[in-house]
Amino acid sequence: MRLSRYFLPVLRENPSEAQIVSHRLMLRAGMIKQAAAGIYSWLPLGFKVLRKLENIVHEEQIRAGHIPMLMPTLQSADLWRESGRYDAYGPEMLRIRDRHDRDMLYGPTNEELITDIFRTHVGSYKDLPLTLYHIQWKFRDEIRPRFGVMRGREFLMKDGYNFDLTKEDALHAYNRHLVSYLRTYERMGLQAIPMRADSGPIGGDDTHEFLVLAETGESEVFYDSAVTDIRLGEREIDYDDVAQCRAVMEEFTALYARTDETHDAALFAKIPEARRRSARGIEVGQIFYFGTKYSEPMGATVQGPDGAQVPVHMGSHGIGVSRLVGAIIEASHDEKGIIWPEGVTPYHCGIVNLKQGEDAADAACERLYGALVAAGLEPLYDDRDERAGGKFATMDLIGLPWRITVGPRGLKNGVVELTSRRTGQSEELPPEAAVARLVEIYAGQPDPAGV
RNA sequence: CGGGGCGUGGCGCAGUCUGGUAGCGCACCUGUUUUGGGAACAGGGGGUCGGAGGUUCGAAUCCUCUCGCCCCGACCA
Repeated sequence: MRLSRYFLPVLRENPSEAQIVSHRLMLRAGMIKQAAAGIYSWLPLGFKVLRKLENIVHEEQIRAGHIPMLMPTLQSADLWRESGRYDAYGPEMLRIRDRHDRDMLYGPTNEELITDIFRTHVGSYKDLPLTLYHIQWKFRDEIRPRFGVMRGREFLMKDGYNFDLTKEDALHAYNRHLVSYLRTYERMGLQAIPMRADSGPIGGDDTHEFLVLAETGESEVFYDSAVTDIRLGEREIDYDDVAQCRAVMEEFTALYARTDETHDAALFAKIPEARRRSARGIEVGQIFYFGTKYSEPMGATVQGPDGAQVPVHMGSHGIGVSRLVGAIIEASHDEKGIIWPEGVTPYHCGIVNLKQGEDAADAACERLYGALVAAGLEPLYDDRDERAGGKFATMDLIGLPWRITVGPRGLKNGVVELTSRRTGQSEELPPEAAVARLVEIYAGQPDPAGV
């Protein structure tokens, strides 16, 4: 993309409404514009990151054997009356009436809808196990939205639902989700720690929240510092391997890590003092096993091998996709702006032409641009007739992890400059070598393909 | 919802107390000179002051109502 043809309305000054860094930077980098309290338009740069996260989630869910679909944002109140949650959910649920005076709602979650789909079409144990998920906009009418997309009213969320014949099968689904979530967050350059959590309005027995440590997090968390040393890394996962998934789950949840809701001071005190940590965290996902809580009242049963109708065991799992954009920025920025992890960056690198309009510099940039595109990378070329300082400041603000600087001085020696946004380290090298380096860097960060 | 605050050009703000018909910085447009970390000078475009009603010869400024947004709290992915 050439910046002169793009739409990137960056702000030089901080909008007064933004209090926390991710909100400020998203506004300044031209990623979002507020449409109403807690509701945002996603401008091109923000949309690109959002789509990338969405696609990573899709890839990892499909890898785990889960099946993508799409349910509507608006739902009928009838299903919610059936599950008993129409009254239980409270004013957070946005209720709407249509022209025929029917009670509707903008879905805050989808257990009812999915259960209805399931009971209509699934009747046999032979159809199990089944895990369906979708990525869709949700609405929760927060009393007080704040922190930009981190705590908006409208938010994009992946939510999935597993249906299993037995509790053991459902617990494997739980573990499978835990592992797939770990992979998902690691690909996004985040460390999200699974913590024993409270089940809240969803209800259920087993539940873990995934928290990204950040000073601006809304939850207080307590953990054994050793948990932050555990990584999934490159290990091979077989999602059908019950023992392996359980082993990974146990590895990641054995050490003490809890939010304030479930914090147990006595247990916490047993951790060696040097490893006891309390901090703040941003919740970016949660998984539940809730047994037959919905299947029973809503009649989601299958016929077992013995001919008996049995309610299915279910779980649900969510990832706050739009919130993750903010969470990543909270975890990765400096005073100049955002620093995107390679796995989620909207463009792989920036090209800064220091002498726009000069034939040699223009031609070198065009060649470089072409070579990067040919190599399968997406560069953002700042071809505006701006001064160097302005171009650098924009690049720093929007946070592309790599920048290639092209100027007459370097070109005289046949080199360009490759700079890491994270470290600030620069290296002078021939253009072809810079392209080769970037190809190498991104070889370990394949672009997500989407559904 | 309780408490506090704010709505003046795209962004940040002054002007409101003490009514006289809108101003500054950034951004934007034109020109000249500049050009390796947010240039300088000159010229220029854009707002009727969140909305409605009222008081007044006259309202961004005063009064009433209303809408929106932000902060603290309870609530929450």
